[in-house]
Amino acid sequence: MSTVEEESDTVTVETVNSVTLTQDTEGNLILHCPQNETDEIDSEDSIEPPNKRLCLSSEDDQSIEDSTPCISVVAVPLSENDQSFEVTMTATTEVAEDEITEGTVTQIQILQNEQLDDVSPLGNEEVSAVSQAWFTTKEDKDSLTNKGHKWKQGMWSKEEIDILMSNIERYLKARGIKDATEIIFEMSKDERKDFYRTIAWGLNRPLFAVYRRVLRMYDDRNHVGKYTPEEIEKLKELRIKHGNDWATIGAALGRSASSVKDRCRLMKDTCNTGKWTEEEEKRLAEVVHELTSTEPGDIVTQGVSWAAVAERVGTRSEKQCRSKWLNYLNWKQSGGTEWTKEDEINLILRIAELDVADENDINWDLLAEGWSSVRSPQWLRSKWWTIKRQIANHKDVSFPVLIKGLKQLHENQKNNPTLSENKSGPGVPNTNTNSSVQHVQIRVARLEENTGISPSPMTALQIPVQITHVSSTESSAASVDSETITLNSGTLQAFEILPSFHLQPTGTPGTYLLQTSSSQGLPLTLTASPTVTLTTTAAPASPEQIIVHALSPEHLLNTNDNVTVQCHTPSVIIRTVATEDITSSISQAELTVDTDIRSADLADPADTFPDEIHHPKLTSETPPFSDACDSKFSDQNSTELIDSMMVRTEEEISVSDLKQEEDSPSALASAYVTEDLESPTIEEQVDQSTIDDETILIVPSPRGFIRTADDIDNESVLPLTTLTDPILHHHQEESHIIGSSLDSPISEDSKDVEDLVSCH
DNA sequence: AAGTATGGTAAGGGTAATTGGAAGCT
DNA sequence: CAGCTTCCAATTACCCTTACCATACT
Repeated sequence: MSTVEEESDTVTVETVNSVTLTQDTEGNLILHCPQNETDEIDSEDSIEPPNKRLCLSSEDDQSIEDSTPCISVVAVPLSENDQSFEVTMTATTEVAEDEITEGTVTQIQILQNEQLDDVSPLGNEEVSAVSQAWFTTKEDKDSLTNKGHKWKQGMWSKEEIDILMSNIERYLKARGIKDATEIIFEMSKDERKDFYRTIAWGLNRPLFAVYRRVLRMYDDRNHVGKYTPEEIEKLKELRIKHGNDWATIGAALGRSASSVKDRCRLMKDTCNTGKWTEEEEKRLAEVVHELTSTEPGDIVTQGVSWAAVAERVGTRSEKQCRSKWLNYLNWKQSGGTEWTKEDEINLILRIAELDVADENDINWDLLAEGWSSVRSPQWLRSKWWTIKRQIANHKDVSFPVLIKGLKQLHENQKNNPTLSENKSGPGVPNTNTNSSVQHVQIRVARLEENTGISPSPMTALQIPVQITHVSSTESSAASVDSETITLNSGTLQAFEILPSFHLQPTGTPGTYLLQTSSSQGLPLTLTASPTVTLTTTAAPASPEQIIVHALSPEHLLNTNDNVTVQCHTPSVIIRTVATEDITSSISQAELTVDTDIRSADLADPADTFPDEIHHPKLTSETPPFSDACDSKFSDQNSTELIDSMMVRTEEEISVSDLKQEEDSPSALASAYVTEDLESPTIEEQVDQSTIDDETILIVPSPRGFIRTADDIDNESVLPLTTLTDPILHHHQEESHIIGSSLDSPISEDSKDVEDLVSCH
């Protein structure tokens, strides 16, 4: 941004719609966006709430920092040396006292160059400085982190992969390329210029991390699976012949370089297998203590060079040494006690107390500290995994919901220990009142004030939306037309939400896909006026899909019940409440639309509300659909197809549940947790909301909902197209399962599901 | 020629899920 | 004792970071 003079204290660059760009002494661009048009811009005003300041780092033109979660900015460098840039900003400020006005949403477009790239991000998606350079060193990371940049590392979350896949898809579409592998493996560096930078949009990971992830995803020599004895033999030969030239060895074996490298690590000729002898254990302990300068009895869980240890132990590989030490020997040596059922409950409670929104935020070291029956932080974490699997759909529910589910589960176990003896197949939808596509209409109510108690900058727009059923759903033979739900703005004063939705069950009980016509763009577009546009800031799993969680589907069958839709994106939160009685109606029935975008630190809705757990026996589960089926499940499809899919998915549920019971004997029953947002009073919500910066307020809508008699417009609903992790494509060619599509392709569960729901 | 950006590799710490042996139960 | 279930140590395919190197570009 060298267009701005660096010396000046504050320079107004441009003002659009009462938003001012200024630059401070450090060269950072500060963006001020007052709440409404009447506000005077005063960059010197220190009272200016921080949420209205947007810092565009001037370190380089690509470094844009969004200092507040409620403002999203994209700065698109149009060419290497071009100082011009486009800023598209969507700012959601506090909801006005009485109503949502145009002033609450502001879009800025500073367009200094006409050459807009086709594949510019979603209009207002965050571009993290982190994702736009090839940082590799710890210093890079520390430096950026210190400047307030988010730097994500560790395992990629589903959300991140979704964003990545969506970015890739957009890139491909924009360039008319069919297959990403063309770019990745065939194009020259020059030809694929900016590919990685482009697809890194919205991710807080350095380019090199994105690059590696993409290579792995699309490398069909990766994820080949278990090595056969023949392969092992050949690998040994190749190793002798080529040494550490993993690329050559990999090519000869048809495996990725890292795969053969990893496999070689596991097969030392001198390695024993099976049970450790006392002598080996003794040697391991000695070596570990020696190399870490610790005493026998000390707890050592980090800072061990396992390669060096293995070298000294002689008869075991580094992995074996590490596993033995962390999972047994250290604990044994330091006088650990046995893990009990109480410990298990304790663990759940302690994790719950941490009050973290994401599992990745758990500090296992801290949690394990001073806990004598915990063998190591790593061990505790794996223990947590086994506990987690007591919840059958643990992968599909938010972390806070999962915790509450587990707490409930264990409470129920205490109170009703006979529950586990119900072997009738908890997932079998016996009553199956919900075994069909839900027929709903979503209506948008006029937007009411919020309470005015907007406690944090995260307060975003809230638009009451009502979904009411247009028909009861006794069987799967329901007419296709009614599967499409229509949103109509009616007399809504300000906002219109997607002209059409298509609601479909997914592979996850209680979870639906909200499909929108792609012509509507990304999942949600709210338009208040030509000058005020609010769009979502990040991509969901696919541009045409929003995941919908529904609770207790039997409620949905009651036409009279109000159902709410909640959409949230980094810049939009829509939560609705029922018309008449805000304190009671939501708990009766509710539908949650959750685009599941975390990039802007939105509060998980589950944080804000009490959750419920439904034991399978008591809950009629919504039969899931495979996404593969969905893709065929156009509006014109016969009901026969639906029927057959139903049967299959019911099987899936029961199989999955029975399997779960077998696998988790400690669980009294495998449970499905449903994301259930009860309806606290406004006061309660505010209380809860004020805990964090992340705030979602409920907007009551006492005036009721707008009626629409619109017929469903099938033409506007496109077939589902799903972005699937290519890893999966390699192994689950026939099945793309929403909700679990990113799980390990070799998992048994996935295979089961694949078998059962495959539409081929 | 030096500095920088980008692409690439090896090493190794780690995770998540499966496997299989032993103990327990009927 | 057979035939299972259950438990959990061991194993392993895969993931990710870090450090470092190569090359093209500025």
